[in-house]
Amino acid sequence: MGKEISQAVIRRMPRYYRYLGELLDEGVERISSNELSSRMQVTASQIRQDLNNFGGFGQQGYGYNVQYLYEEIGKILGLNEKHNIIVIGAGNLGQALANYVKFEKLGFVIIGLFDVNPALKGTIVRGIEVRMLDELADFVKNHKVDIATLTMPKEAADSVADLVVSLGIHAIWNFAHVDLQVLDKNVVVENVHLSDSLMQLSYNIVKSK
Amino acid sequence: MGKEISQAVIRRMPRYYRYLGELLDEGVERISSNELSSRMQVTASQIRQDLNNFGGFGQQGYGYNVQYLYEEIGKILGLNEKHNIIVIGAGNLGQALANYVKFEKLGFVIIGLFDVNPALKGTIVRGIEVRMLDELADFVKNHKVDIATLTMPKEAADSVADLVVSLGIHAIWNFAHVDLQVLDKNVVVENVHLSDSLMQLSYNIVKSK
DNA sequence: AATTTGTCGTTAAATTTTTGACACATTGAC
DNA sequence: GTCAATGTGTCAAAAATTTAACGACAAATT
Repeated sequence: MGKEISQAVIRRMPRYYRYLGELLDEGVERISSNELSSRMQVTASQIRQDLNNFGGFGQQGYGYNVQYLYEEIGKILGLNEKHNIIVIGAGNLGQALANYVKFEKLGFVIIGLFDVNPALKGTIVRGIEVRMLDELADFVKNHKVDIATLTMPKEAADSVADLVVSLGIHAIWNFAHVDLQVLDKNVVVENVHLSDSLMQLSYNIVKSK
Repeated sequence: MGKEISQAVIRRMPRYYRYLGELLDEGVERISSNELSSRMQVTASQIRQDLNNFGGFGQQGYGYNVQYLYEEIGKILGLNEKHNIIVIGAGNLGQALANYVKFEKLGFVIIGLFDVNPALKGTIVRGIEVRMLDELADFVKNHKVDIATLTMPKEAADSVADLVVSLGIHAIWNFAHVDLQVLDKNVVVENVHLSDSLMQLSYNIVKSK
């Protein structure tokens, strides 16, 4: 295994991908680290250094080929493969995520929606039927599930996390406001803590006054 | 003005706040950096250093008083004041946010919901009526609005951002998948890029294989 | 063909962030 | 009241991250 790439770098990669995509849409064929630097408001040095963690995608005197770099970053981020997602917690947030079309363009396809509330059973959200959580084991046997999204209240999150891990799902996109206690080191967890984000905003509001 | 506190520290504060809140619920009266350290999986040194950026909240030989520290961090994060929020873009995500009760416990109250789609006009979400975007100027005159949440497609985000800034709103919680071009340096922007989060997860999935 | 310009990949320096160490204030046991 | 144990605040060291510098080479120009 090569040297570990820091999370600081990883956090920046989706942003590069986004900007490269925009350049592609604009029909730009090539771009230098300097030009990209001024668009993105980061140093050119950082761009070159970040990209070089993964390989030499550019060429001296030319710059980077937009199309090629876009595809390569896509591969780095795993976007060349399709990812099947289930959402557990079919409340407002869960349904909103299920309705979010943009994810599919990136290869993330929501294939299942689960809840414990019987009142939701059978509800259809963008063609996806809400199933009861106790049907999950069966579902996982018959479908390839790559990512489990957790949008239930925090009290239930840990036990649901245990459940999905026990069913062999190795990636969790966690919206519940807790740090999941997942022991299995092969399981990757990505947190989206909206409250934390709001609090950061609030801090910056106070500070700016 | 005192020395600037790094964003790395700020990002950790909401997490401290959350853990302190849990301790409070558990009835724990005091806690040492060491004990908190093992709960939170960060070094005790970092906890002490982080907190000391804002003042000496602890006491040698005693530790930190949970209640007091909780309140102090709350103040740092601006949670002692109520923040009125409007959501622009009353689609699935906007409605999900409006329905999210937890924010109110932190002092964030959603008081308005706006869209450009006439079909949504008058829809009631948790007691909040969806208004048309052209009513926003009037609304802002009659209500104190602290934060504008942007959940519309990225194409529209920049012009809406310009609008809210022109109406005197100084904080934006941005869910649109763009980096907003806000020139006014007094305006604070906090981004929630769900796609970026998914891509980070995807990267870690590929890496872990 | 020779020269100049542009720009990457990479090494080095600067800066920031995190961790470790310890003096000393407070606590709690006896 | 004495004294070992606890545990902060702070300073210093170590590690990580970011920025700058530069050699090398491609492309453009003369």
